[in-house]
Amino acid sequence: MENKRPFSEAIERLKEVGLRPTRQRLALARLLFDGGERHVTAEQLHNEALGAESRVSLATVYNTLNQFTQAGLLREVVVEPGRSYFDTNTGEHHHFYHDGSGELRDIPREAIELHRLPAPPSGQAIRRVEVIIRVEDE
Amino acid sequence: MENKRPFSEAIERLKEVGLRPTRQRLALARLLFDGGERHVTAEQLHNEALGAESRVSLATVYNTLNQFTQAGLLREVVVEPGRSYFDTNTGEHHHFYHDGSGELRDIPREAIELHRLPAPPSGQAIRRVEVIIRVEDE
DNA sequence: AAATTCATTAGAACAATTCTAAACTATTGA
DNA sequence: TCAATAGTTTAGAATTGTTCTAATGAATTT
Repeated sequence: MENKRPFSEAIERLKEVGLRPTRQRLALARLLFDGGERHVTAEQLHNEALGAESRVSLATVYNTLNQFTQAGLLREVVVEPGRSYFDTNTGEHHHFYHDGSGELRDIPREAIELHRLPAPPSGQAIRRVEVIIRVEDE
Repeated sequence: MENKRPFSEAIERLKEVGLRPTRQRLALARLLFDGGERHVTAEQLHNEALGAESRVSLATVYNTLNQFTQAGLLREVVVEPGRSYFDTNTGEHHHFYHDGSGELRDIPREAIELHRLPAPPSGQAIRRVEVIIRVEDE
């Protein structure tokens, strides 16, 4: 079978970016990367980790999320002060954000056509274009 | 002369939205609205207020900025965790953001053409579309 | 296997933001 | 006009989100 066990897959991803597969990192990596795309806050992930097997401090969750982000395994999305999400989808794409519930939802890159982007101030280059569509209940 | 003194203008704007022109609010309103468009953090505005005449606590600066935002006098722009700006330009427009320096720069609405916006999840309506172009030094 | 070096963890510290009780201002009734 | 009352505003204290750093643990060299 080509199908790798999730466990080994998480290890693989960590090794690829040069992060040692420690107990804590591995537990978080499995929660994040096994089973589809996710948007999580540090707090949420921490609770999940506690709910499962692993004794991990919230600080370690933050550290790990930041390392993963820096390594390109995650992308951080800031939607309001004191609420940032980590998105397992690292490709170019956009988001719906619902203020009331805090729900964040992906929009594929092709779903929005951006024309006529303005040139950045001289000496600067565009790193990424982020669109957030803020929605509310009708 | 048609030209109102900045002082009365700030009072006017406060009255229009039903906020009493208290000493603190007035001082902050003048700093914000006299003389062109601005992007400020709460911290920055607090320092400016201290530098001028007014004894205002940082908490009051936050309260006031939130009230102004709710009243439609300001718009909040969140660019990274722990860094949100208040923008005196409340019309629809977009932003360049430079990570290194924290500089935020307006992009007029017409400078970006957005085609084919996806429909929001049913039961929800689009409240605002925000584009942030993240730039870095070349 | 012991010693040394480098990486990782999480408690403690810090910073941004909000909450609430106290202070102030306006309004009402005498 | 002046108290009494009701409503509003303010800012110190508390809370929450995030980062820092000293202690711990793992890997490597001899």
